[in-house]
Amino acid sequence: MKAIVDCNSFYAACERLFKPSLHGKPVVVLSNNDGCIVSRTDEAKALGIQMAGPYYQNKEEIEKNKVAVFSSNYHLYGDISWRVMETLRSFSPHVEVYSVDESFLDLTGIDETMLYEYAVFLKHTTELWTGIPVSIGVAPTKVLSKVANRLAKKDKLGTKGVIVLQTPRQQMEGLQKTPVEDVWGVGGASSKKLRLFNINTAWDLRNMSEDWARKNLGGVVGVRLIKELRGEPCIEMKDPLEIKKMIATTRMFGKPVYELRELREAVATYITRAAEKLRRQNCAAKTISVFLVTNNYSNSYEYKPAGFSLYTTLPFATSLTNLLIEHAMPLVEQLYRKGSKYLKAGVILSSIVPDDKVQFNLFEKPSSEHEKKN
DNA sequence: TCTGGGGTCCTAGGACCC
DNA sequence: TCTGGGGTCCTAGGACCC
Repeated sequence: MKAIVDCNSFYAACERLFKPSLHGKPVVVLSNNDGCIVSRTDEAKALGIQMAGPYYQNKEEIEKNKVAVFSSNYHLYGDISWRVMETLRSFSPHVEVYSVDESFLDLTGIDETMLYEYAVFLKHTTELWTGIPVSIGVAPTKVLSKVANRLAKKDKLGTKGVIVLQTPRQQMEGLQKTPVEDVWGVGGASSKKLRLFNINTAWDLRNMSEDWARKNLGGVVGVRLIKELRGEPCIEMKDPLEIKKMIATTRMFGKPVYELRELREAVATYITRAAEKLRRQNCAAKTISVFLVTNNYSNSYEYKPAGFSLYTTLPFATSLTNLLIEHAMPLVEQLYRKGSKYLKAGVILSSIVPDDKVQFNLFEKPSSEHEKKN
């Protein structure tokens, strides 16, 4: 059996940790440059404040209801996330950190008649040790545990924040209560298609054949999804030692940028951050891509961003900031068009290998560059 | 009218996730 | 005036090989 432990309104909960007076009050956290809302407490949700909604569209509602507003502080969230994950590791030798606020736990070996009690104990301990409220879903597969977790979150009072989908009957009832678009792995494109087939709930989807899924739901991905919904594990726990295959640092600018000099500075800063992340996992990268996003419309409702990117392959993988910047700068210069209005830039390091596997190339070849326009 | 038959590796792009 | 910032996996198709 597997559990997923998910922190409730994580960023907002982190902010609330240090402001006990905000308990029971609506809180939202804003993205970089305070552009949009990335976390809301239940009280803020109840006011109709939308997730990922632009801040300015919700501003009136926020001010009227005296919602506490925070700019995001990713260092703080990373720190608290680490504490939560360490707590979970004291419960299971196999914890897969799935995102900053979620982890899967392998519950193999736990008494199967005591799973609910175990999960409740896990929840209470985590909340006691870290101050962050969590919801827990337990089931034989990852997809089913996500279904359970969602139901636990939706009805925190009724479920006490824990749901176990163990018996066929529990699984059927859970799936029947879950709209198909809320299944982990079903996104916008698939849910539209599924609705056309009159597949409306997770239960409907579970009852489709594997052949049907292979044809209509992205091949092996669809087959895996259906099997997982039936309780047959196909998405295994990941090795916690796995390294990242791609490291990105990207930002919206606070205000539009027009000058090459500013773009160069921004990209150099992003490379510096990305190289730090790279060295933290003791790796080096061989490919650097740089992208710029423009919006050349002068009035605001013509928001039609266009992305331009270039990449270069280094003669050998490196994690040296200077070297990476040196290779990235020509890309910025080639992408730059005088007079364009830039909204965002980013860098992506890929072809990542562990430091000890770096292949040195004695005869340095000229790097190749390719341009792509979206 | 026809134009081999496999393989492997790489990349771009789509779909999805939080 | 104005809309995060990260990631993963899979597939199709092209290049190249024998």
